Amino acid sequence: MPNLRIADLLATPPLDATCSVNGWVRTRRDSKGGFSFIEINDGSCMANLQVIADAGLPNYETAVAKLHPGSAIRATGVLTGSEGQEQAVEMKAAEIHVYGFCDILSYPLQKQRVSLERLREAAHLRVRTNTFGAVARVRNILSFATHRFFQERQFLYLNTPIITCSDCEGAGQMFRVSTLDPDKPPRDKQGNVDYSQDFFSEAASLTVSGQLEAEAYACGASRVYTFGPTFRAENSNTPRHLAEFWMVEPEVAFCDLAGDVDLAEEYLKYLFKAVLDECEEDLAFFNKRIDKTVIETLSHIVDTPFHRLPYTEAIELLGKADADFEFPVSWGIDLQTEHERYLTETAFSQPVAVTDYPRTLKPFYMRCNDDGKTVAAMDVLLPKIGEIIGGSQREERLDVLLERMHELDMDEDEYSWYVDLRRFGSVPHAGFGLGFERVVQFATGMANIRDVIPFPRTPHNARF
RNA sequence: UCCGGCAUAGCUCAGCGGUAGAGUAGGUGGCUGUUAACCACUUGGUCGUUGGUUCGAAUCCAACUGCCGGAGCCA
Repeated sequence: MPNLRIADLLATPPLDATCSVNGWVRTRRDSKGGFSFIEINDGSCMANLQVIADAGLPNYETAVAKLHPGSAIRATGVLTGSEGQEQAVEMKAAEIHVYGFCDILSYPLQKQRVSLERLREAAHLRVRTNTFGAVARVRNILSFATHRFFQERQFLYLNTPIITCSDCEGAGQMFRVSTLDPDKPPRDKQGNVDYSQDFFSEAASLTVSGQLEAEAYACGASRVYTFGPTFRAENSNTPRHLAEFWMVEPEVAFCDLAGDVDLAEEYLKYLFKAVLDECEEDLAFFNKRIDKTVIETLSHIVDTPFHRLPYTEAIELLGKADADFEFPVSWGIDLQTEHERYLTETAFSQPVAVTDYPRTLKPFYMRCNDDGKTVAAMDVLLPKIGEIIGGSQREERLDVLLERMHELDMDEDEYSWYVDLRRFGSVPHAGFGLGFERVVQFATGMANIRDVIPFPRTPHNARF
């Protein structure tokens, strides 16, 4: 007798066949007509399976009547058409096996609505709710679509190190990795902590980006991408930031900035199309309960070309804008949230790729443009959540790169291996980084990034 | 980190100086191919923590902790 996933069972119901279904009870409604309705969910899809448990079952009084939301059971029986209006098929149970009861008084998930904030405190159980089950499935589809997109284009999947001694200049505060005694670390003659005695013989941290290593592999394997965890010790307390998040970073040799923007656009559209095509039921739920515009927004993005806009033109446009900005606009400023939202929501209502930022705003590795003032950078901005992709063409000219590093007073020795890439067969190359959770946020309409990663890490919170 | 708000029953919230409330969940009984089931009764709380003001504090004040919204930093 087959064990069936509820998703498969509902997709092609094997009517009048006997089968088993495992899952967790969502609700039980008793009928004194001599049976109970039990709805079970196994996480395979949004829908529950309604199981009819007759009072004649040998364990009806001892077990079935004590089932509450959260209990884990196996129901075995015959699938039939349902007499009720809310579901097409249901199971007439011949046997209900209880794997584990659930004490409803202490169970955090209630039958009535539980707030997203409360569910964050029960992150180990929240996947059992409609919302978080759907988020988990959409996230899974987006992960798989990411690999499919790059694999179909002959990109090499690259695993870059989590522990690193280089800091990808300017990407953010880093978490220190050390085995030294935190209470009394060894000191050098100046009184500073002596990391030469540490595990790696130098100060090590969790990575803030795999980009530099990805560049190394791109300069040999031609097209690579990373997809892994990234760590930022910034004290950022917003619905768009995590201390630990997942980043997708493609890096392409023989590619310029225009090719980089094209790749970003193609990739984002591929992701959103995958969700629209493969998560219909979950998306309908988000569209109804979370954000009534999410399907429309995703469809619009899939069908609309991204707007490409050089920074200098963006500044001119914002300067002429009929809007009351808190931060005044002038050439050289970094775009603020309000400016980004104006561009994506008011000026264009479509994704905008802003290119060629002032060099003073951007890190050392971005390629200097001929105007001497800007670099070949690009940020892809989406309505509502802002920057989702940041990328650039990399500086492949040895002399220009070194000059830039000196300008920023960087330690050349520390980056010698990175500079080597410009010594030994340097090529034009470009890449970008995409915040994976922000894509999940955008695709689901979830307002808080803490609700699109199973166990969020944020300032003051590394529970679970 | 800055600005603002919030913290009361398992959950969602009301009460805003004078003995702690509702809905819902749980329990008991009734009724029913039900589906946010329904009807009656009922269990359940040191009002986030610490200090202060007051005859008296859930209520006013301060600090702390956590959460939420906005901003900065960024993906």
